[in-house]
Amino acid sequence: MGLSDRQQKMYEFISKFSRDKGRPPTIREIGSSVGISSTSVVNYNLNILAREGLIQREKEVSRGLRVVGQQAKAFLGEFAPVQIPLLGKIAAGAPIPLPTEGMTKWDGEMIALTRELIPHEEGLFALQVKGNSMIDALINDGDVVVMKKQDGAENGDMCAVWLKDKNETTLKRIYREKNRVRLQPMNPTMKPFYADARDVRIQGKVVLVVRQLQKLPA
Amino acid sequence: MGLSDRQQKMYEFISKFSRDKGRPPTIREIGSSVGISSTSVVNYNLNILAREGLIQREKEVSRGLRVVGQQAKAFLGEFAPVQIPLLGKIAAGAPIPLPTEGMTKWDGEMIALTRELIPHEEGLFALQVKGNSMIDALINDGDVVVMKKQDGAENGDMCAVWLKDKNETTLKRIYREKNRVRLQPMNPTMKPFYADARDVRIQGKVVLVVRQLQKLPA
DNA sequence: TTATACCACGAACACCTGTTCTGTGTCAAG
DNA sequence: CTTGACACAGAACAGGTGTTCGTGGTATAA
Repeated sequence: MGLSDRQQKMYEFISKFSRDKGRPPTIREIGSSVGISSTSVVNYNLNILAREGLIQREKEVSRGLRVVGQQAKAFLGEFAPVQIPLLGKIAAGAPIPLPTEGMTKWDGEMIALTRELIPHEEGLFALQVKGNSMIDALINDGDVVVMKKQDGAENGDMCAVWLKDKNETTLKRIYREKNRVRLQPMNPTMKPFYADARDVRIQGKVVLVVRQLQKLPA
Repeated sequence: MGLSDRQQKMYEFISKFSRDKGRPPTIREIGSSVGISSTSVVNYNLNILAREGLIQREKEVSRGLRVVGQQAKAFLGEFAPVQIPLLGKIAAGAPIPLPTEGMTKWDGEMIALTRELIPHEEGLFALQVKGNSMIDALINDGDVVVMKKQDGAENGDMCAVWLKDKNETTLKRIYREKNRVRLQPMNPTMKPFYADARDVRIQGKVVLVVRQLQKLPA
């Protein structure tokens, strides 16, 4: 069901007004902006906009309406940041902290990222890298690594792997080759490393790396 | 001038209410939330909040107030990401595109980041790195670099510098030493590089690096 | 003590605001 | 033509809402 010209104007006005003034308009403000003298007509069309899902109304409350729908999604969906638990620090030689199975809520530190980068937070967690041991993965001291928890990996995925025999964790691109695994450093100028398939355990896939060089003043 | 306990409660309530409901509260709604029976007392304290610059008031308008100021940014910042213009690609051997002086609006691509990472967008712009030429700065093909436009730099800042004699742009930590400049690669295992102070022109300071290894499905 | 801010309370008022009701005109289906 | 749905206008009303006024308590300085 399409919107009439008037309803579209109303919707645009409500959106713009709310954005500019920081509060929704009153019925009469809407009316005078689109050239409607009667409040009942505005009310009538507002109900239609609400029925179409473009706005939400709250009964008997002044300015009790808000824009939803596509534009709201752009605001609340695309713009509402994803919160990802920052589980701790990692360093070579230490196993990385993984989210436990029954963990539903993390009351520790969180990092916020836009949905443009991370559409949803399912199975994701973040770690802050300590030390220079991951330089060959182009990851520096202080970098934050966002990972997705998973056991397996596709060829070429950048993964956190636990090397049983060496007792250390590294971040490498992973390639299965027969019964061995090729671990390719992120840095293309560096040589790959080979390991027995039974000695590598994939802990998760690296999804995003954030390096904050400057804490900007507010 | 500090805020009284009551005023702080009021401010927090206004912020939360506005965020949750999509509209500012009325004087009476504020009053009942913080336990003030008289509207005049709320009005009185609202004027103080306005005087302190924490909120803006509009006279004789229902719900005519809105949160502003630095603290408001921290509150709204959780939901309102910073939009930074993605000016283009950079590669070694090419000058990087800089924001022009008169540029007020950029209608090209933008990247969104949370205010947790970037408090405000002033003077900031982003570039996507093309090729492997910045490997020694721990920056890979496809990485997005957020920079702050500026001519000078503090010692140790990670900067984009234009080397006149070599005709190329690099990202290095910069240290002034008498009449020469030490350009230190981000990678601590690599040797620094020295240049004549007259040959280096600082284009901007690197603030943030984002590497997206996986485009996650929505 | 008095004076003066500051902070608070309650009441009253005028206007704002959403709701509802009656009425009018148009247009297509019956 | 009649009917009904739809879109609109105007008026009236009850309650919401910002503002203002008078009052009083409490601290601090003169």
